[in-house]
Parts: sequence; structure tokens; C-alpha cells
Amino acid sequence: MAKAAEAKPQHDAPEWAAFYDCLRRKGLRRTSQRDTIFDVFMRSQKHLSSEDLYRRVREMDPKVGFTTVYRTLNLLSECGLAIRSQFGDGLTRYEPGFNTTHHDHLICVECGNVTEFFSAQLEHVQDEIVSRHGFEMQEHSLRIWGMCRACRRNVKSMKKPAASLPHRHA
Amino acid sequence: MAKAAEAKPQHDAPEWAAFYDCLRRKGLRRTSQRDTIFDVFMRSQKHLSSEDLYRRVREMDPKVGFTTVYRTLNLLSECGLAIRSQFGDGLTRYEPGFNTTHHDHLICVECGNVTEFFSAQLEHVQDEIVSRHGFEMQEHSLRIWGMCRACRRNVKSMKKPAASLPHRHA
DNA sequence: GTAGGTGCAAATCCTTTGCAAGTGA
DNA sequence: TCACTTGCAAAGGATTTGCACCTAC
Repeated sequence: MAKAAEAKPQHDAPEWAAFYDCLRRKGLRRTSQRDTIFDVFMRSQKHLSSEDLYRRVREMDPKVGFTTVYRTLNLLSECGLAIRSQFGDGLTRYEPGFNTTHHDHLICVECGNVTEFFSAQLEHVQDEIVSRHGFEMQEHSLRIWGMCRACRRNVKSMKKPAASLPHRHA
Repeated sequence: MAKAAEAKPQHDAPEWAAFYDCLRRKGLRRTSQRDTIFDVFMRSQKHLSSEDLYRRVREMDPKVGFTTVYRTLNLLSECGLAIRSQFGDGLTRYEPGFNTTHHDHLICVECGNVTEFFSAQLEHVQDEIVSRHGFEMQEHSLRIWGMCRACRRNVKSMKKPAASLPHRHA
């Protein structure tokens, strides 16, 4: 029903090919909802919650239900086209996972901003740790909470003591 | 009511002093429930969920409610006497935090075992990353999922493909 | 036509809170 | 005494599922 998908001619872009491959491999169908959700997701800023994405999708097509957004995010996660993260606020967040490389996250407890970083040295140290333990690594995640540069300045000038989130889950 | 606390003479051990300090600082009272919960918690294996701890506490004193266990774990977290972790199965896990140093976790996706490790080199790399971004680090957590040595052997000999948890949250 | 997809509503699961009755200082 | 505690029950909040209707193939 929704013409959003048909109205967009960029469906031969590589991420769309990967998406359709994912559907094909799983024997699933192409639908206008899935197209819309994927389109909005790939264009969005990173680290959206399923609710965030749902709201954005509804702007494109108000008939799409939350369940479909939720199930599509699971589907994309399974295909590696979405990457799940949890930053301790109780929400699962997603970022597009096409042609992205592994990275970790700096999370500001003051403003909530998430900064990505990658360190080859860090990866190397991890590899060493893993092999020392006879482990076969499948996935890893380093999260660093603290206060970002901007917030440190603000807090200092406002003479306000640093906020501490009451219930962060490391 | 429960005499468990009175029956145990080791309450002058340093972790108990820290616990009572924590209560005093917060203007809270010493109760038999809190004593029992703290006692069981400090004696337990690491990485218990609140439900796990609740079950163990009930073996000592069946009248203690889940709410009290839950609230006591929050209290201990605030005092640094319990450390929260999440390993991706949706449960918050706790480990005693008295006289412990920071460490990170290797999580086996096959058997669920959690191995702790510490790497000074890793910490050093993190410090560098943080200062490069002008961040003030408050907390950090590295989790590595994979298959432990024992499970790798098992899987190989059973010719069973490696299991992958359906919904891990990195 | 039919297997798969959708979206509403409802269930689940863990976590958190309201409140009346109990208890430590 | 009296504020703090407790534990039941119930609420919250994110996630997941059942099911009747819809739709791509």
C-alpha cells in the first residue's frame, strides 16, 4: 500500500542488495513495510531505540505498527545489518550495520551523547587476552561512561556537582 | 526475628564494618534481613541475579521478601559493596564488591560461564582513548562473548555447530 | 491459493513502587 | 515514640507473542 518504497529509486544501492539477500536467504518476502523501515533506518542517526525508529517510520507511513518495526530490527540484527547496543538506560539501541567496522562507545552520563571510537591497539590486547584463555571470541563490547569535554566545561562553570545516574547497569 | 545474624560471630570482619559504615553514612538501620542478605551475598559465588540471591536468602530465612533483597542489592551497589553487570541475557547480575579490583568478563555463550580477567595494558589503552577524547571516565566495562576452552572441545568432538544465543544484547 | 506478513491486543519478564503493618533506635 | 523497614500486591516499562485478517509470490 505505502508507495514510499516504490517512490525511491535507490534500491539497487549495495545496502539494499544486502537487505534483499538477507530476505532471500531466509525465504522471507519483500513488503512495503520492510522497505520503509529499512529505508528510514539506514538514513537515521545512529543509536536509535525501537521506539525512536517506530516514530520516524510513522512519519513516512503512519499505518506501520510497532510490532513490525520491532520484528524487522530483529531480522536486521540476525543478518548483521543492524547492531544492537545497550548503554545502561534500559533501552536497546540499534545502529545500521552495513559496511561498518567494529567500534566501541564513549557514553556521556550528563548529556547522553554517544561517541564511537576504534583502537587497533585495544583490539590487539583483546586478542591476546582471548587466546591466553583459550577462548574463541565471537563478539565484544567496550563501553566507557563518563563526562564528555563539553559537559565537563559546563559543569565546571555552573559549579554544579557532577550528576550520577542512579541506576546504570555496567 | 531471624537469629541468623546473631548466630554468626564474624560481624567484625572488615566487609561487615564496611557494610555497617554504609548504613551509618546513610542513616539507615541494621536489621536482621539486611544482615542475612549481606551474609549470603558475601558468601555466594559471583554473578548472581537478584532472583538467585533471593532463593539463597530464603534458605536461610524464608520470611525475607524479594523486595527487600532487591532493595538491599541497590543499597549495596550505591555503597560500592555490590557491582552490577549485564551479560546480555536480560538479567542484572551482582558480585560482591568489597576489596575487589576492577576486572572485565569473558562470557561463554555455550555454557554461560563467566571468567574474570584484568589487563593493565588494556586499562592503559583505555586511559589513552579517554584522554584523547577529553573525556572524564567514571566507569567502564569490557565484555567478550565467545566459546570457552572446554566448550570448544565439546563442540568439536560432538560435531555440533556452535550455538548462537538468539538475542544477545551487546 | 497459500505460506508468510501485519498489527492489534494481550502476555511476559524483570524491575520498581504504594501502602499498611511491623520494628529498631 | 516515630521514622525507618518490610513484604505483599500491584504498577511500570520494554519486549515478545497469539491470532485473525491481509498480501506477496
